[in-house]
Amino acid sequence: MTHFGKSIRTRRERLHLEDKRFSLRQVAQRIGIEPAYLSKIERGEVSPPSEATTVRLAHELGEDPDVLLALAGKVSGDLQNIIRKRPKLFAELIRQLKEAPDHALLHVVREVRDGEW
Amino acid sequence: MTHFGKSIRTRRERLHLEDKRFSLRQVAQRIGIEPAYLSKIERGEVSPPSEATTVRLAHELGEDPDVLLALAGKVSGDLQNIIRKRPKLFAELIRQLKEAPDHALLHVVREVRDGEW
DNA sequence: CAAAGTGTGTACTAGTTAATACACATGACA
DNA sequence: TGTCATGTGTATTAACTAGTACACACTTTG
Repeated sequence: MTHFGKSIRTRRERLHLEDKRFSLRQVAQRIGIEPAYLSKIERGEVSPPSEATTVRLAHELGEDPDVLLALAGKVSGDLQNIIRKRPKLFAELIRQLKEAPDHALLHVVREVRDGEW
Repeated sequence: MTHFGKSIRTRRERLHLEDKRFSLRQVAQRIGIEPAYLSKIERGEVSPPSEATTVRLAHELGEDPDVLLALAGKVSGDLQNIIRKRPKLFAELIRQLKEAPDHALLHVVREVRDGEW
């Protein structure tokens, strides 16, 4: 679908230039999947892997898990759990923030972090 | 898992008292699934149905789709799409709001609705 | 009483997810 | 030169998702 595979291949190859431990095979072994599978993932021959595997891959490559999950077309399960506990409030909030510019989101984030309610 | 089935059975039976069009069979037909399947859903014999079916059921029973999806252990795809477009910002915001009390969430919702940033 | 409507038990299934296992050709390297 | 590591092609799979199809027994209802 998107360029999930391309993105991690690029990232891995960059790391590989400076550190031979970032060969496809070695990365695959460290995150616990078959090399052939990682190869297919990177070339987009198969759909992105499960959430758990994507997160391990993100850590391995020093990427933000939420960003990589987004590229994989997913939303992290723990965020979903938070939403599921108060679906009306979160649904309304998120839909309202759909069109808001980034700086507005940041503003809200900061307000919540600093604010006392 | 949760009481998804119980919840919709209760809801449907209440509606059925006043309107015979809310028999299991007729509801199943209107939302486009087999009666036997709805029966199993209501008794929790199978896991909750797909998002699309859950949403049709919510509309049929006059329930909030987001709430029913939450009971089904899911988060609506359109909310996920919004999050996926700006994963870092939304992930941080949602995790920060995890522990916030309801009135704080409402406060933010209102601020975003009324405010100009 | 017959016809229609009700809920449910049993059996089955096409499609998807998330992978594994093995073989192979190529390149590095000591 | 041999051996080791590398990336990839092909074949296969167990578990899960999201249902359908049909038969059955019971209850209204006309």
